Amino acid sequence: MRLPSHLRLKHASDFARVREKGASYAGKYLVLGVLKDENVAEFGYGLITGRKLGIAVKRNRIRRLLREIVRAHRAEIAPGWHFVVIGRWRAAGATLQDLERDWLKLAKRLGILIAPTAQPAT
RNA sequence: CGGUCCAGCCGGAGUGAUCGCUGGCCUUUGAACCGCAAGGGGAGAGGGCGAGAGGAAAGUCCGGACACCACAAGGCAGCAUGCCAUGCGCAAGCAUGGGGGGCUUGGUGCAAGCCAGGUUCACAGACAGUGUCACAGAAAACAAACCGCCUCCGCGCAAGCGAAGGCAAGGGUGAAACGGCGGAGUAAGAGCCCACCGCCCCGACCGUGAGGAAGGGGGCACGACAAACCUCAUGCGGUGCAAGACAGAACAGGGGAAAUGGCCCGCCUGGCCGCAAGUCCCGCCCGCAAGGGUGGGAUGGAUAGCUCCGGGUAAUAGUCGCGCGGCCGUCGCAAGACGGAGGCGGUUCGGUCGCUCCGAACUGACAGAUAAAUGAUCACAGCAAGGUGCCGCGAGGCAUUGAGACACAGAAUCCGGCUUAUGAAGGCUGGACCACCAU
RNA sequence: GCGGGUGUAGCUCAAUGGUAGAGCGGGUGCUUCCCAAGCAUCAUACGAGGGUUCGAUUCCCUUCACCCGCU
Repeated sequence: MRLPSHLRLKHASDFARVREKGASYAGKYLVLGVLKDENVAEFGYGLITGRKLGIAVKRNRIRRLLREIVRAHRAEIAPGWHFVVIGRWRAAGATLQDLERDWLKLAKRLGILIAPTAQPAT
């Protein structure tokens, strides 16, 4: 499963629109903000890793892990959504599994997955 | 001889497979759009090949390249640097060696001190000037005398008190007290005198130089701080890739200010040497007073500013504010550096420097993102805290096991330095220690 | 990326190189039948490390943290 760069949100206006008009929910490590937008064919994602997460190396690592999570679940994400993933300060010491579990919980709760509440997992 | 540990410096983090990310080249396909058509066009997608973070990429503490702005020249102000030699460098700075000072260890000496080793130093100048040196203490920078010491006189039986004079040895304070130890000398003392040492001045001679120094003179007067102001020498125009260039989009191609004037030139080298503040002096008024008001004079007049005036600039323009809109794309941006030869320009006519052209060879290098590319998973290996066993007199070592953990840290115009961070293995230097042997 | 600034008590701020203060807050005691107010008293700090100096919050260097501005 690939993850081309044209799916990324790149303009401050996109982030501002999700922030002001969309819904959001906070987990332990992440905050997920979403906005329905029927004009996009697939979806658009943005990542925010602020200074609270630490030095540049740590911020880069968190961003790469988050991108890997989005890539792994690309097929499950319903089309027509803009969403922004924001790392909270606790994410600085988290593993990929921690972040993935947190992200799935938030994504189900906000309903951007294809089969939101069908399978109760294991 | 055998073996450990510590510190500093260098070093710069294993291999493979699968999936994924960002550029480059090749290739296949090919949307919008133009065209009657042929065709043009190339967004996007697939495949292949190859490349893809550092020694500090970090902090932004210095310097340079480069870009724009300003600019006659010089001075002032401001900032930076500061022992010497050599080498490298455009510079900042770095390396090696040397000189001098501080601290410390050892030797020597009664001591003061001297010598040697180690270590460290932002190490120009305190005989240009100004300033500071709290507390304590008699006295803190030029001399002086608190407790004291001594002589003589007076009073007193005496202890002692008072007056005159001499002295600076001892005590005490302090970070620092105007040479040190010993002797001679004296009423007591004193470089007053003497030996040794220190200090100051001159200094043959030695050294490229910083500087060293035989010897002579002085009886000693000369404190510290310049990372206080400052003085001397040398250097420096300002802003920074968010520099800057191009192409677009959007909004309101909007409004305000301007000749007794607007804006710019850090200040001066133009003028009246024009004002204000501040300081000092004098008069008057108010007030119990502290003080306040006012007039005149002197200083000050720059380190804030104002004014006259000088220079520059100006109407579909320019300048300075306000408001509004945008904040996207391309370039800058990564293939450039050095050396040699020829030509031209300039020159202090030697070299160097600038520009252009031609030719040849060698070396090194070859990330270029922009909400910002290096990641994920699996397997194997390595180091190692800990556990167990064994070996060794001992410091300790070896074997095995080993869940988890795997240094500091991420390019953002580029380069050079500085500083800071840093658990791999490995290497270099220095120090300490253990065991044995010999003395 | 570039440029600038600030760190003093729990909070807000002072302080010529010479013992670190003020206000609010906190603790204890007194006062009151109790509380408030008041009075007395106590504790608490120069971001960190070096250097210069007899002596550093102050001067110099390095470092850490925080804040602001610039398309």
